[in-house]
Amino acid sequence: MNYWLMKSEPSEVSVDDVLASPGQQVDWFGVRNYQARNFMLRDMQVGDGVLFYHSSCAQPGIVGVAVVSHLALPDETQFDPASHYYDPKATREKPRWFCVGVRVLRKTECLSLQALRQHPDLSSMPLLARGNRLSITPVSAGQWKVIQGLLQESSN
DNA sequence: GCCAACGTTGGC
DNA sequence: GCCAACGTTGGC
Repeated sequence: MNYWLMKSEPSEVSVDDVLASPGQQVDWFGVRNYQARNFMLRDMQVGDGVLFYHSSCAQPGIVGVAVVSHLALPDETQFDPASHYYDPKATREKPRWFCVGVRVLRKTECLSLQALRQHPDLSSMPLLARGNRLSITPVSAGQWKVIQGLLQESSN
């Protein structure tokens, strides 16, 4: 069982959007970075824990707890010429991009990037590394535990 | 809107 | 395979 942090721009897909979706589930379309793709394709398993993170917004931070709900499948947007995520080099026979399913279990108070940076036990999170841009990063069991504690505190 | 950091592309 | 140019991410 592994843990992950997944970034989404709330203007595109917010945690509320996912909660309003059938099954509170979303296919994690639009990833166009090989490292993030490979996490989905090779490493993510159904049931893995996911921290749902809002990026490129007024208050970036963790806003929900989720799980991986299905293994990686071809990302349909790569085949759609009308999509922002269209990839002319991808074919149905040889898809390039994949997406796992993510089911939101609960929305939380926003645990801000600033708060995460202030916590000494989280300083080694890839999310917090200088210059990090990866939209999917691994979270250690220890980090997961610390963050669950922080999310619990802020909900009281 | 700025810009640091990083990824990708393509000429050579 | 190098690397300059360019594009993107994402916090501020």
